[in-house]
Amino acid sequence: MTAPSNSSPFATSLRTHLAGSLRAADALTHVRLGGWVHRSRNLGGIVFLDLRDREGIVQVSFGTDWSSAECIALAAAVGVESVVMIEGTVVARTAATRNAEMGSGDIEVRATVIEVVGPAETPAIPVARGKGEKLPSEELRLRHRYLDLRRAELQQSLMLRHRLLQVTRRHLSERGYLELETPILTKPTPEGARDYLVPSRVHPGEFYALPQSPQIYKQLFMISGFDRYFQIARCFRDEDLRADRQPEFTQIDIEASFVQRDDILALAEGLIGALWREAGHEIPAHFERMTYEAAMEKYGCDRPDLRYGLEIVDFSTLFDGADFGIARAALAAGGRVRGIVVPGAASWSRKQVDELEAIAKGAGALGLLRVKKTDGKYEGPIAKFLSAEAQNALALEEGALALFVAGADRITSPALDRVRQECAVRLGLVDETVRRFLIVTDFPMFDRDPGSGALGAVHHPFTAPNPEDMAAHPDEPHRWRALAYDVVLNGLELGGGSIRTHDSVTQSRMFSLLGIGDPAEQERRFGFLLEGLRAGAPPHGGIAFGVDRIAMLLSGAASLRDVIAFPKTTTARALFEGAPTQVSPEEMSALHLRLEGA
RNA sequence: GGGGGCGUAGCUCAGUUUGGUUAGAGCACUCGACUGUCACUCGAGAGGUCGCGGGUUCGAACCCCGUCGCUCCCGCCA
Repeated sequence: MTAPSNSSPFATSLRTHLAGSLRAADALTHVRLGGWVHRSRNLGGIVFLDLRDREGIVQVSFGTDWSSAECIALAAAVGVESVVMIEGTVVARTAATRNAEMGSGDIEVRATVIEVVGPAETPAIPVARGKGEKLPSEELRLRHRYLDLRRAELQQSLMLRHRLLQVTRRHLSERGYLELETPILTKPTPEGARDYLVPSRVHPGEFYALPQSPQIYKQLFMISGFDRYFQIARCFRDEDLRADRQPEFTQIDIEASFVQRDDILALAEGLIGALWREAGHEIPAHFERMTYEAAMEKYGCDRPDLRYGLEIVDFSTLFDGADFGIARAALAAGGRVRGIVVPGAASWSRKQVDELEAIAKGAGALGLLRVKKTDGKYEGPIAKFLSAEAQNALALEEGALALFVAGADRITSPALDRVRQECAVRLGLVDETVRRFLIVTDFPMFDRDPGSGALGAVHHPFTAPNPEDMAAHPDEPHRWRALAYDVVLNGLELGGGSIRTHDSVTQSRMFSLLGIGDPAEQERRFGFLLEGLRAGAPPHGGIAFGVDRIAMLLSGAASLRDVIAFPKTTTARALFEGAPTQVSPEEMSALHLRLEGA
């Protein structure tokens, strides 16, 4: 028996190794271990405890040949999830008792000492699960988060998240980016999402806001000359939640000076490459690029999933002279008839295609027109409206189904996007092993509120418009493109950014176009940025990536909640801590707050 | 703000369609047996405001109304 070795970096004054890290090479080593009792098997004369820590599980055995009766009795009595410290010797297992499914399955620890240092009550939710056994409900997992977090899956996900953040820090630091912090108590911004507000005690009736992003601060860093900034930034938005949306989330926030779009995009490709590599995936050094306009035209969506085709085609000319009211009305109103051709879908039942129509209608379409080719003939409700010439132009393959939506692009695009995605799922075209990265560029600067006609910023008000567009159409800002870009993977937005406006005159004009024309109002809301821009601002731009979503993708987690240690529910509650919560009248009073109706 | 799903033992679920004796199963738990298991096995046992409130009924886990919680989606998320 050798003396306790201190070779493990996890050795402390209480233990020598992490239990889950022991391997055949450690045989004959005398070890002291601490961990949680994952499972126990009491065979009478011999007792096995599976001892778990963050590195995994090791089997600890208690037998009459090497353990005292007292020790065996203690081991037999300890409950699962209790914390024990054991001392013993690593022993190679015989061929017959080896467990190939465990990392430490070639060895076990023959224990001579056991101490129950943290006895556990019967856990409210099980940590060890049998094969095929379902997880407890989300509610219980969140309420007993400290137990849920003991599961290997969550520990692995959070450890991967740690590695991703370390890679980010190293990658960006090596390129001269400075990790600089920005305030959490900031100024409310009326644009964008609802702010989380924090009442001020010392200034009655005034409020801080939690940042929706450090946008303006990072621009001020550029104005100050730091040149390159990044931050693993927590952001807050008080909007209703989704499976992939939490009220507080983490961004890799980046800004750089004296750059143009492609400088930022090259950095983005490099960083994404480093992150995916850390998770064990080599990806292309450069990503495919597509303009917003092309993405909307071919996919009806600004973050298309390129893993499959089924691209959208403009079929308006097929219906040009056709005596077909729906198409005629759409074309007369300046719309188009667009559609997708789905190979092999002619065999889909009426009901199946009706389900697609329901999806299209749910996205705003009036209906979904259909024609298919079977036995060399065009069939379907609109076949009779297609002339022989039009049929030739459509040129369906045998067994194909064509689906059309008529109307303005703002109707047909989202409808066909949804239909396209559903068809891909049905045809099994969504290959989870394929990664298609894409950079979408040239977003429009503004969109119009359909009701009021007011302009809104597609990205944010600090994005620079394309100078060529401003010069070519000075009085038609709705035609301006923005120097904005998104990074997309398989139909999911990983991040986005833009080159910013760096002169105060243009910035002031942008505010005016967005309905903040009064100079005093501009100064009140954004004075600290405008002042900064007037003080000498370099050309600058940046990008931000969603850490939670990236960690979710790379860990294979099903929900954002599985890569966040202490997430909120879909009603923005923290079930474990119990936040939000009422506060005492005294605290309310100190903050100069009174509840409505109280 | 709107719509869908779920809520029965510590956990996962069956039972609700068509109201009817004492609400079941597996795992976990307690006790007992067992010296090579690894989801140990075997025997016995304990464990239930059927989310909550109200209503209909001779009778409600089951039907109706309301409400709470979790979840998914639409709106929303520059």
